[in-house]
Amino acid sequence: MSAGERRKFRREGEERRRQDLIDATLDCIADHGLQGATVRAIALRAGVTAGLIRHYFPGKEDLLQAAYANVMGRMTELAKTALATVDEEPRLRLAAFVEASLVPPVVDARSFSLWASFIGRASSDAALGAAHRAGYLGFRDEVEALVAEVLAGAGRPAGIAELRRQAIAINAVIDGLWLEGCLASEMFSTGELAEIGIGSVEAMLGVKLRDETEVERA
Amino acid sequence: MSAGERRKFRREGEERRRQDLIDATLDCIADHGLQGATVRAIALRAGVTAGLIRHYFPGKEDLLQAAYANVMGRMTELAKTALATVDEEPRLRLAAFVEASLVPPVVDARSFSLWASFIGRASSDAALGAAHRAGYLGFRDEVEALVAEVLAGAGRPAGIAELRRQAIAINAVIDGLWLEGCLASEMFSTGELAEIGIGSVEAMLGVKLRDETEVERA
DNA sequence: GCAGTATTTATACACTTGCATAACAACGCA
DNA sequence: TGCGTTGTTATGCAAGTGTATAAATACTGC
Repeated sequence: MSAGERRKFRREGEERRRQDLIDATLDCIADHGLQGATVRAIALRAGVTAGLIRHYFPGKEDLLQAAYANVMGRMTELAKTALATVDEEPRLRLAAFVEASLVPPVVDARSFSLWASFIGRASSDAALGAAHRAGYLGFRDEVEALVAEVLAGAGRPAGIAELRRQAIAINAVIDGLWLEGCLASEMFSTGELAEIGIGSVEAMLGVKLRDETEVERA
Repeated sequence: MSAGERRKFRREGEERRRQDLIDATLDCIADHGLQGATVRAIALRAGVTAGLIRHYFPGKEDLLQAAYANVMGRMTELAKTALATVDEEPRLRLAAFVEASLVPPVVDARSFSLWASFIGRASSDAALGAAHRAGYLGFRDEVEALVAEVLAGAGRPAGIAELRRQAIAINAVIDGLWLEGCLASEMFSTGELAEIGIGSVEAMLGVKLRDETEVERA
């Protein structure tokens, strides 16, 4: 076998390559955690050689940060889309928001694996921590605004403190159900989590979010 | 400086050493994630040299598993103690359970860091995943039993499906609030999370858990 | 005190890691 | 077509990884 065979390759656009590398990084992390995200493993998955990574990113650290930003971006984007699609009553928009957060692809083992890997490091890494907090607060503010509209629409507007409290609680239910769904998806039937989520929010707010005809009582 | 100085050491009991190594491992993980848990870093923290680890554990993997079991053990132990201390009305016991889950030391950055580090790997590691699921189900069953008692005590016993649903939802609020508290403890005043948690559970169940005099309305 | 044991240290080894550098070749443009 | 640019590969290196092994020393029983 002639050893001097040099690998064939194609030149891809810069944006494309960067995204490919980021995707490969996320694949590695989802499969084997941050430990599995070595430059060589990433390069292998991206179909390039390790050295190329440093041509697009100053160092592995920067690639990881870019990957994290990518994940956060997709998640918030998903949530925003869910909010934007329904432009009707606040009640329905809140319900849609809750539901969107509790069905695939948001509830998904891979997403969770990525989230856990990064979040575990956000505790010790200041930059990651700040990025996460920003995303979280944005999320909660969204919920709070929605809750304000819903309560106002129901004829019982709430004060600042009450709003904050409700937003925190609702956010918590969503997060908790999301967690359970990601960790043990096969324990829940399709739509069950969303159903429970919406029901819980209704109970907490004391407001029906859906039409009465849609509500089932067990 | 004479180079032939050999380090002084003391012989500790086997159990003590194993626990020291496990504690050191958890410290490393809490501080810098699984990546920071190298045999040398662990040994340094435990005040021994790296080789000793392999005298007590067949390999690093086994040490990590032992460490994980240790964490899980402490957590469930904490929860059980919280339940055992209050032996009064179901309502009060549920309230105590919720509160115990939402104040230190359960709500704690270190605990969370450990949880996140291990859980991230539980997705890909079958053994870790099974261990986690067992712990989670035990937790949820506990909640479900408590809810059953509370509802029965309130004069409106619930069916299997309703109980399951409530347990899932309540568990979710607790988890979600726990998450928020661990990730951004400084955003919440003392006891605020517990307050919100208990209030949410009350709303979801439609049952007051505490005496009316303790309830504050915002 | 003294010998025996096994805990603990020290050292070494093979391997992986991220990173640096030079050679190469694919593509754009004349 | 041919040439320069630079995206890409290939190779190498120093530091760090888990593990294996031998030497040393603290403790136990006499």
